[in-house]
Amino acid sequence: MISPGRRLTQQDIARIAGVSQTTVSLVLNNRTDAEVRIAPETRERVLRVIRETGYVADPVARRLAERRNRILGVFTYEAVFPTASADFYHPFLLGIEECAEEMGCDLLLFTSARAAGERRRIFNEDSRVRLADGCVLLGRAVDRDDLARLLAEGIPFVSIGRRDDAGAPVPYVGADYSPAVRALVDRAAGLGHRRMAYVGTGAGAESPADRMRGFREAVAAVGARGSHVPVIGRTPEELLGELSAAGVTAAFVEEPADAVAIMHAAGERGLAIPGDLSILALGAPTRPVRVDVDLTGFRIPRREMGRRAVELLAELLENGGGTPQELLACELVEGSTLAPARS
Amino acid sequence: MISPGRRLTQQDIARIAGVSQTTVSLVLNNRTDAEVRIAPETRERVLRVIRETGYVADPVARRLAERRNRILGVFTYEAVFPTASADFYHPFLLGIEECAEEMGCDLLLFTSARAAGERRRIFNEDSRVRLADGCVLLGRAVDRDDLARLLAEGIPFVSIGRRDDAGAPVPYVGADYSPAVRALVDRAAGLGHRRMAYVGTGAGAESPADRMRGFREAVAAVGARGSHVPVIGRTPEELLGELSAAGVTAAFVEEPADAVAIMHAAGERGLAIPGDLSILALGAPTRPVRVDVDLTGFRIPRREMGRRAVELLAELLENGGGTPQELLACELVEGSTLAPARS
DNA sequence: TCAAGGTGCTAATACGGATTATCACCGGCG
DNA sequence: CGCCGGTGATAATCCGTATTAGCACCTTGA
Repeated sequence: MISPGRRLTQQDIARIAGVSQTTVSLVLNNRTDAEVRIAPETRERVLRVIRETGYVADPVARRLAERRNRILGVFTYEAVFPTASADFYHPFLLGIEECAEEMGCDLLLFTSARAAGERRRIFNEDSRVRLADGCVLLGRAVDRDDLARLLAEGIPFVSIGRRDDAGAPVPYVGADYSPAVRALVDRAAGLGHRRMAYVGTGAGAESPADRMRGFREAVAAVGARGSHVPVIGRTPEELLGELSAAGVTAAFVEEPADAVAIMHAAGERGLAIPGDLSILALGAPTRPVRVDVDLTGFRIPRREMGRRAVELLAELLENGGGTPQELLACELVEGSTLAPARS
Repeated sequence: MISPGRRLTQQDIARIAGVSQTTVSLVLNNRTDAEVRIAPETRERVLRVIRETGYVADPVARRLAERRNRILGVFTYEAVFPTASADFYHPFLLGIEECAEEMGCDLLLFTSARAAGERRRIFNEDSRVRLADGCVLLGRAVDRDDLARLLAEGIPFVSIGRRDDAGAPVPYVGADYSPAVRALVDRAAGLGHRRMAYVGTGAGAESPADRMRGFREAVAAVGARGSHVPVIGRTPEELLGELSAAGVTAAFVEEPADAVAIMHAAGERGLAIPGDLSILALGAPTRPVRVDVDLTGFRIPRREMGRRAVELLAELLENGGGTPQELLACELVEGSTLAPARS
């Protein structure tokens, strides 16, 4: 059947079929241009040899010559299959894989990208980003130098998550947080809430900033009072205390894990949720938590974002130009943690 | 900074530094053999240009020339990031990724491998397996023709899960099911159980066969009576009925999802688990289930298997020869579904 | 003064496939 | 007979890097 030693090349096929390597390549790529003519019988003979030997073109050589290889890179700043954030990344990857599969592309996970320190970097000593035709970036905190360099080097990529800090427009697919948060605030206002708080960082990366912006705008629009309760370095009990002290009746919590923690704290203090305090969760947990209640909030369309990123990347590779930027709508989730405000 | 148009090549670096492409390559690869000599100042000059331009070698060309590229393929017969079997595959992938990361390898997921029909095949019309240095196979039902062809073509690979049906020895890392099942049977026998049953297919692939073998041997060794209750096309209620009718006091269930279903059926019938019937689970769920009890059974060392597969693959790539075959021990899990037999 | 030996670098080539330019051949027509 | 156009194939080149063989230059020693 197949010689176990060296693998077959077009040259071998050519020799067996009694033609030139060029002819094999032409037949293989099914070239039928006016410029290129292969006699049907020759074509058939070559195809037969290919079939009999089971020859397949070396994708590497192909890539070198063709300058494309139908490989899409996936770069994540954290490990792709971690135990901790698995639940958060999984839907994105699911969408990415689905779409890549439909397009007949393979996925290259840049697991080798660990630099000297702890964190992964896209451009480490021997960066391998260029192995892929283009790549999808995943991870909430994308290094801005990496981003700038990707742009500068003209590497086709699409970021999952909005980015704006690279000194030039970045192609992305993001979640449209602002309107989603606004919708939640509107709903709370409709239920009589007048004192609301944004619990979370509200800054640092684009996504918290977007949520915070949506919150501020909406609170202003409905004429309610909105405060900001930072979480860094505070215990759930302290957060809860702060909320109570400020007379807040609806807390918009950036991170569901924090929302859950606050709810537990409330339970221990004898506070009813949502009777005494409504809790709105702004997204999906990025830390592992056991969520045993139906949090009212919204769903980040993670799977769709993954799919769309790959689609946009494909378009980028096909047509070249442009900087696609899209925000996908978040779907509101009716939970059980929002109730009318105490009168 | 960097010209956005074409990417830099060693030729460009050479031109800028006023040396030959060869020299750039030598400097880049830090060659300091006796055969190769570069003046320190020349080396420094080249390195400076590389630093200033941010040049990185094209991994594709490198692979073509070097015949290796530090890419490990991962082939799965099912989608890698599915919702359904995610929980089953995840630990394997976690181990694979960890190990690849440590070795500085990237992971290529063959998502494009969908053939005409439904199922994935390794060798489809334009197989891309050869892009990677070698590959890891994942999935319970590996196509035996694919396996044979991998062997015939001399493609380095390691299967996760024992395989024996390819007409030649297959390199694998498997779970050592037989002794694990034997240990459970011994334990049940020690608690007075005399009528036991193996609930599952017990055949089809290697892993159920191994479990079944362990069961039969152990039952014979302890002088108990063991029967086989096939599950295909039967409801949990029917299975339970069959077990009761046969006077079975300890059921060894291949698939934890089935174990859970049987327990629910028992609950509805008023049977106590493990009071009236002990349930032993032989592995991890391959179907999504909500497991709300601590099943007595064993843990398949999935993460370790993933790691080990990559390690063995690396050795295979390094040294060439050999057909590594390893079985990793399963750890017994003390649960709450095994109790002394009713007297 | 000239071979010997060492030093520093480069030309040429391989890797496998895609593409461009060209070539040999044959029949028909002036 | 000789030119032309169409047909079927191929030689040559390119993609970007690694490696091998070897060349030019300089010292040193006899």
